Amino acid sequence: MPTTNLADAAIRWYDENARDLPWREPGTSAWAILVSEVMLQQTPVSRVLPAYHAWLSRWPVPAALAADTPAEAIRMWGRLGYPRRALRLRECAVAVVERHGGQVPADLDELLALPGVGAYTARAVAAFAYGQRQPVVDTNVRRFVARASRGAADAGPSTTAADLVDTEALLPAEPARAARASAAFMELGALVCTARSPSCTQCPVVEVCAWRANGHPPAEGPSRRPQQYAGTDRQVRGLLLAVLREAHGPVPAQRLDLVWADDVQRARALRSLLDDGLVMPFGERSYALPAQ
DNA sequence: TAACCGTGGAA
DNA sequence: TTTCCAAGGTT
Repeated sequence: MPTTNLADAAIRWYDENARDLPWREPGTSAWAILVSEVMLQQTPVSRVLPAYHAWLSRWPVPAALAADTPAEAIRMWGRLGYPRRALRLRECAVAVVERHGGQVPADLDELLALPGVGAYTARAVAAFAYGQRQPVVDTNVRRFVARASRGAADAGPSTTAADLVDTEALLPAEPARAARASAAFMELGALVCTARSPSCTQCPVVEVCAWRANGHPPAEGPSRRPQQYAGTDRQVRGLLLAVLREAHGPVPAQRLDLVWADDVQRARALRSLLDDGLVMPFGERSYALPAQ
């Protein structure tokens, strides 16, 4: 049966080739795995590594983070990007303390109900921290499944329900082995079945790969256009927050005015940071990271 | 559903 | 230099 071969081959490859990442060490807590998963949302492993160690050194359990301020979470987040994740991760810690006695829940629906935890992260924690049989579908797995199983060049627009069904069909029956298969699919997507130049000659499933069987057809349809950054509100938000992150206390509005010349856009960006709860007004004309 | 939300490194 | 993209989530 091809699907069984695919998972088995992936696991055998993973046993020999998996990167030695700290959140994969035996005995890693569910909290540490959750922290790693949130940090890894759209941020490369190499940049997550130091932040992961610093974060868990300071907040080794959810209750520790829940007791600290949002400002400190934002500061510790540093330049990982998408700083709303820092805010949500702290809110998540608060929820874990309030709803689950300080223990990261193992139940999928309880995980999904946590702030900043979506379809991918919830199943990643269920599988990697608790050994459950869950389809863990990230961008690597979507690409790997699209190629190896469906024979397409890429995964196309996200279709969460179908992605879950397609991936689940590839998982071995035994839960712990299914979790290992999920890790193997992710690692294959990250190291071998890459977006730009897949290394098919090094791929352990090349003989059962539908994309290869089809003769490596190119991607169909319009490629999603890359996200803009330069000149967008996101860039201005980043500049504003960087000033506040590096400041020790409240920052006068005059200092924020220096980061971007366009008054309208700068005001709009600041407004959105305030709306997000990443920044708070302080006094008459100053701003600070949220103290609570 | 599609747009929005940071940042940095590699090709 | 520009472009692409990296373990997504939320609205």
